Amino acid sequence: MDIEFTSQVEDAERVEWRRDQVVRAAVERFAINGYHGTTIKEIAETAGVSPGLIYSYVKDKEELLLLVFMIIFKKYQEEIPKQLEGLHDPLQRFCAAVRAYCESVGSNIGATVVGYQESKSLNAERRKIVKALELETNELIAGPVRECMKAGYFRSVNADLFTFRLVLFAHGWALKHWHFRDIITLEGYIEEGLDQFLHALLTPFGWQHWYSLIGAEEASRQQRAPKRRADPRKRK
Amino acid sequence: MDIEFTSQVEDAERVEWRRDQVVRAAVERFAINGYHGTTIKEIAETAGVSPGLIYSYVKDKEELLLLVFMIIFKKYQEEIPKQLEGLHDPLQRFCAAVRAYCESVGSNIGATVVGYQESKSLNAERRKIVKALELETNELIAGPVRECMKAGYFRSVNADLFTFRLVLFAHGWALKHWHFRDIITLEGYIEEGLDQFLHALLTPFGWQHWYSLIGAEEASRQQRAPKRRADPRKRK
DNA sequence: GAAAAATGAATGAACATTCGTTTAATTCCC
DNA sequence: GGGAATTAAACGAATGTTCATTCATTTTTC
Repeated sequence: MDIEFTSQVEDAERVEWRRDQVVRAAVERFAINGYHGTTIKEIAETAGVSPGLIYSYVKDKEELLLLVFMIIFKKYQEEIPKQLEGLHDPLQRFCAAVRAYCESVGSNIGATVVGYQESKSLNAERRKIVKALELETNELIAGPVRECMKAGYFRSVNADLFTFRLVLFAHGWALKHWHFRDIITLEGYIEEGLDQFLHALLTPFGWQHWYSLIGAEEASRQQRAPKRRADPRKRK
Repeated sequence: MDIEFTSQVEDAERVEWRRDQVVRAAVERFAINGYHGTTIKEIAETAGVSPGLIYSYVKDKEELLLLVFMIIFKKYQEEIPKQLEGLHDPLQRFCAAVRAYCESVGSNIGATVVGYQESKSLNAERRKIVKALELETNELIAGPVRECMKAGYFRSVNADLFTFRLVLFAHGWALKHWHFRDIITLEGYIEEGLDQFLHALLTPFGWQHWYSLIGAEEASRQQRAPKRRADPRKRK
């Protein structure tokens, strides 16, 4: 899904970095005081520009917020497929997708939190855009989940609901970052979560397959999950 | 934790129902357009009173928001202990606590969503109050979780983190209600979630205990129970 | 008929947005 | 190459609107 933004400035390259500069500042402020608690003047100061300049690159304040949403979704859409590249095993794809989603959240904590808290601040049309992007992104996770069920690795549960729980788990890192950053790393958070999700769904057959993956990898690293591209054997 | 609110009106009983009336209207509006997207005038209209009246019962708009938070926490603090009453078995207490938490969310969807989205709209001091209440409430869940670990029913994981996941799961019902109300009931949501959480944590000993509970209860009602136990092999 | 409640028009502060002006960059001409 | 002319960007003070809040007045209660 592509959305168009118009700008008073012609030079495409300039538009891009100015927008980036301004949106970055906006995220920074929004994350602290929320959308409504932040003035354009503050954003301008943070970005080191004048308030007027912002309106050369963005239609209104709300569009700035929409751009924050776009950042997050773009990251998902890029990172998850990239991490799945070359992986054919459903179980590996599942793990990789969840990790990629969480890592994306982890590198955009401010934006994720803003996204959670400010969807009501968008007008109806823009909310619709965001909702569509959200569902589109969910599919990146739901795909591997369904593959795992089809292969018999996961017992059969409501895939939509389960996907939603995975997504919420990922967002959780951002939502409670203030609480957890002191007691656990993102890696730890991911692996503990994955471990629990796997325990929740793996069938005996799934476990068998899982151990074959682990074994194939490296017994030395008898972690809970295979790190990256592990077993190249194709199943199916 | 008790917070006091002062009012220009003396009669305590009247104060209570007026506040209730106004806060109810506030939740209704906040849930649609958010805190900042809602005017006092709208709230007054929804409640069927004048804008001025609101200020006889509430210091300012923000206090109205704080009252919304109080509603949610009060519900948790009342419902969860009530549902745990008389239960001594850790596993039963765990399930009951999770169910009670979810049910509380279910009967206050609007307020829960508002709580999630508007914490940034409170000033620092009020945010602190809310944060404290949140941790206090989490303990109602964390308690049974720790009991289950101590009893050997749950394998040992980070209890704080796990509690947080349970809480997030409960909030999830409110956060994505628009999406899930059509495809699943709250009961279904709770039981599917519980089932997965149990699979994730129960030890072989825990499963044994679980089946003894189920058996002792009524075999007829076994859909709540997982069909198959997970692989008992210890990992890690 | 006093006191308590409730009203809603008036007030004033906050803030998004505009736009006339300034500054910088680029082009053109000799 | 340099200086004038043109165009593009950026600035930031001024504008107008939107509310939260107040309070003089009216209505209700006892």
